[in-house]
Amino acid sequence: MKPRAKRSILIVDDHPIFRHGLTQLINQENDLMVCGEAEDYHSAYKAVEDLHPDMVIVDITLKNMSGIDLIREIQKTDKGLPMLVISMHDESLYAERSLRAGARGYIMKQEASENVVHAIREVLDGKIYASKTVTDNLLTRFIDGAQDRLDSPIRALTNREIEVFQLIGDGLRISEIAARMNLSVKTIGTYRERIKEKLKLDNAPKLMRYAMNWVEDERRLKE
Amino acid sequence: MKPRAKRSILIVDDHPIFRHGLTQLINQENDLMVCGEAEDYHSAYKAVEDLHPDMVIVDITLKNMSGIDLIREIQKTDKGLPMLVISMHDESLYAERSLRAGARGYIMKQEASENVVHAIREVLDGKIYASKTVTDNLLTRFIDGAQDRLDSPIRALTNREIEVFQLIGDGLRISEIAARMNLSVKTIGTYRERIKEKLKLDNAPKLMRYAMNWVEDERRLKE
DNA sequence: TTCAATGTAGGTCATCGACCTTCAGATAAT
DNA sequence: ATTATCTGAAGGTCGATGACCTACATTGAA
Repeated sequence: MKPRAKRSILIVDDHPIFRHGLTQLINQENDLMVCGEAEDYHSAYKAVEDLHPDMVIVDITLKNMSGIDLIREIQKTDKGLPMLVISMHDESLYAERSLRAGARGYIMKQEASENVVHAIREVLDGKIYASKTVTDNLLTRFIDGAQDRLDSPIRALTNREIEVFQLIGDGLRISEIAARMNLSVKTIGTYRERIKEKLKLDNAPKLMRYAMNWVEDERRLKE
Repeated sequence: MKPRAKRSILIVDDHPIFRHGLTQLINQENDLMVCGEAEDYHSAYKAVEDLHPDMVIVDITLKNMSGIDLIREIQKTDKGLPMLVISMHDESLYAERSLRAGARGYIMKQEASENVVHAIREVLDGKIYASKTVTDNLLTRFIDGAQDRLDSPIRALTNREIEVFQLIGDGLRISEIAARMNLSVKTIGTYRERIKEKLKLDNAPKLMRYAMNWVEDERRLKE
C-alpha cells in the first residue's frame, strides 16, 4: 500500500546542535519528517510561507526577538497551524503565555525524547499538550473561572485586587502599596492572598514574578 | 594500518535532545566517540571515574546549577583531564570563570557544528579554545591590568553570587535556594546582601526585579 | 431573603530582610 | 614572605513580611 505522506515539521531554534538532535529524533519516526530549520524570527516567518509545514516547533527564547512574538505573528496569518513550544525555561512562567499567544503545546528541553515525540504527535493531531501541572492549573481556573479559558486570568480579579496586582508588578513592597492606597498593610495582605489563590500561585515571589511579567506584557501590547 | 583508538568523550548536559545531537555530531567523526552521557553533578563525577574519558564536555548550567563546581572538582582529582564548556549563556559572563575553574575551552550552543567540533579537537590536543572576543579581553586585561570596565555590573559578582542571583531571578525564595544549593539560609542571605551592595540596589524586591529582568533577556544583550 | 462576593482589617507564628560579625582558605599586593 | 583583600560559608538580632484564619459591613445576585 502507498504510505501516506509524512507530516512535515519546521524547527525554529537558535542552537544548531539542538536542532540537529531534534531533527534526527523526528526523522527516525516513519510518519514524521523535518522540512526545514530556522534560527531567527525572519527566516522562520519566511520558511512558514515557503514550506507550508504541517507544524512548527519553536523555542521561545530566540536571538533577537521573543518566540512568543513569532507565535503571535504566525497565528495571525496562518490560523490553525499547530505550534509546539520547546523551551529550556521553567514552564510556570512561559507555558501559559505561549498557549495564550497561539501555541498548542509546551514542553521543556529537559524532557526525555519519547515525551517530546509524544508531544509532537499530540499537537499534530489537533490536541493540546502541556505538563500535568500546567493543565491542572488551567483546568481548575477554567472550572471555577467559568467563561474565560485561555483569556487572561486576571479577569477573575476584583478592582482592588487588580490595583494591588499592578502595584506588585511595579515592584512596590506591601507597605508602600498600603501607603499609596491609604489602606492597612493587613488589607493589602488579604488582597495578596486572594490574588494568589485566584491565580493558583503558591507564594509571594511567584506572584511577584507573574505580576511583573504581566505588567510588562501590558505595556508592550498597548502602543 | 591499524587505526589508532578513537578518543573518548563524556558529555554532561541536562537536555537529552541536545546530548543526542552532540553525540551524533561527535560519533560521525572518525577519530572521536562519545563514551558516556550524564545529566547531573553526581552521575557526571561517577562517569569520569568509571569511564576515564579522554575529555569531558560540560554545560555550566545543570539542574543543580553547579557546572563550575563540577569542573573544579574534576580538576582537583583528575588533573589535566581536558574539559570544554558548552553553554547557552553569554560568554562574557561565564567564559572566564569556566577557564579559571579548570576548563580548557568555552563555546556557546549557538555556534555552528563545525566550530564545536573544531573546539573539541583543540581542547583534546591540549590547546585552549575560546572565542576571539574572550581571548582578546583576557589578553588586554592581562597586559594593562585594566580592571572591570563599566560593562555589566553583574560581571563583578562571584560564581556563587551569580548562582544565587539567577535563582532569585527565577522567582525562587531564599529557603528554596538554600535547599537547592545545599547551603544555609543564612549563607544565601549573605550572598543576597553582597549582591545588593555590588549592584547598588537597596532592597530585596528591587533586586528581585533586576534579577528577573536580567534572566529574561540575558542572551539578548550579548552584543 | 439568604448566600456569595467584595472591601476592609485584626491576630499569630514562622520566615525573611537588613545589618553586623566571624572565620578559614585562596589570591592579590607590597 | 607577609600582609591585605576576596570568596565561600554561617551565626545573631530585631523589625518587617508572609501564610493562614477569622471577622464584619456592604452589595448584588439566586
